Amino acid sequence: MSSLLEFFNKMIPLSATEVDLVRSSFVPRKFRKKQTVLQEGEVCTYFYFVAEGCLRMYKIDEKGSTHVLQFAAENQWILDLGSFHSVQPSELIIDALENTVALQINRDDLIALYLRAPKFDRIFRVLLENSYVRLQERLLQTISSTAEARYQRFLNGYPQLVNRLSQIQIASYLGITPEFLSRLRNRSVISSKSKS
Amino acid sequence: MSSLLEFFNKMIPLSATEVDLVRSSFVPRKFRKKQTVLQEGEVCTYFYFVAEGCLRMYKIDEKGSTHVLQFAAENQWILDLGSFHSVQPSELIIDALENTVALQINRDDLIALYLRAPKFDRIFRVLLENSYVRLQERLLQTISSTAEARYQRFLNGYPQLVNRLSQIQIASYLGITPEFLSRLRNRSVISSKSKS
DNA sequence: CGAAAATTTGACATGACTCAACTGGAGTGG
DNA sequence: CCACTCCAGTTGAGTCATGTCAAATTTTCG
Repeated sequence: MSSLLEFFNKMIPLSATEVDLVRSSFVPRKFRKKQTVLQEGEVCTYFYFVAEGCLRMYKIDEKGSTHVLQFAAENQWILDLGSFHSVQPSELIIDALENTVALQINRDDLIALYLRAPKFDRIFRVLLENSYVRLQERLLQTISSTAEARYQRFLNGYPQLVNRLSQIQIASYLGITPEFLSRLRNRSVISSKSKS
Repeated sequence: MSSLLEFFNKMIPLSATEVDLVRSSFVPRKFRKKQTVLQEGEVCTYFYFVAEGCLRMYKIDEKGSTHVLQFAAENQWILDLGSFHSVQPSELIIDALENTVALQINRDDLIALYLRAPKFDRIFRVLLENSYVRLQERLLQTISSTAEARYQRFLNGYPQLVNRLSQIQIASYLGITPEFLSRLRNRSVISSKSKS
């Protein structure tokens, strides 16, 4: 719970009452590696803050390929926002890549939180602004750069995550096949060898 | 100004005071077709609501190709959110595809608006939530579908816009070349002819 | 009308995918 | 501790989707 309070406090300092509200609204929950957090077709009922471990959110298309929209490691948020707000079945899946501890809040409690402490309207607005900016950058990258550039950027942007993810995960985040990612890696190894 | 008030009222009804605040905070501004709204390297100082016409936001890459992140026609918002909030130079360009009337608010006035009427924290949070969901859907499409599927989806999703945009604009929104879009269109015409 | 821009078309190049085979751990059960 | 399986990763050959460049054609608009 402390990492969540720290997260909020870094954005906008909370009063004692607000700290208590957070403590009573969020519930810790454990997921084992490979466990499903949100199933396809289910409404996304919770907003999750990852305290430990790593979750991913992805879609499986008609052909059976998976496409990762987001990884969430420590101190990151994850949910299907569309499903959560519209209370409609999700097309996405969330599951655990590692044993994970998340803090969850459901929709009603979040709405109650907004009513009791409007500061959270602002906190979640700012949170969303930051996520929006990152998502927009990723989209721009995706439509404007080659797979190799996107991979390099991923390495630089998330160096800690890289060691924790298999190449299959990274490939499906970048929107390429694992085979092709393998070739990309080979290329860069060769080119950096030839430089030295 | 009325379309903006209508937009807010549809989300959350405003009090008379709040209506006055909106009237005094937003300033109408006209842009001629092709006029630049935000130049590369400039800080994005304003949040724009398009009342009439159409704006686009895009990036020009090293090779000189343009990549459209967003079109904004009537009743849509547009700005470089990252630049606006961090008060850093933008890498993006906003310009007018048609003669346009926008209502703009600058950062200080927006912050003042949030302070005077916290309802706007919520309004902009909800606005952002909707934009986030659409952006995420677009990213998913982009990493998971073929150019043809993305084009068909664009046609269905924005039927009114399609007639107002050149294929060059649509292609750079979809992340493909105009030449390839032309071939895609040809293909579908032929296949729909053969069906009839 | 005439110039500039948008669109189309052709020939060719390349990035990325597919499928199948192979390699090398990392568990797992005996 | 071994034998076995299973999955991630690699590699090769062939294919498909999309890009590039240049030229021809059509449309737009001053």
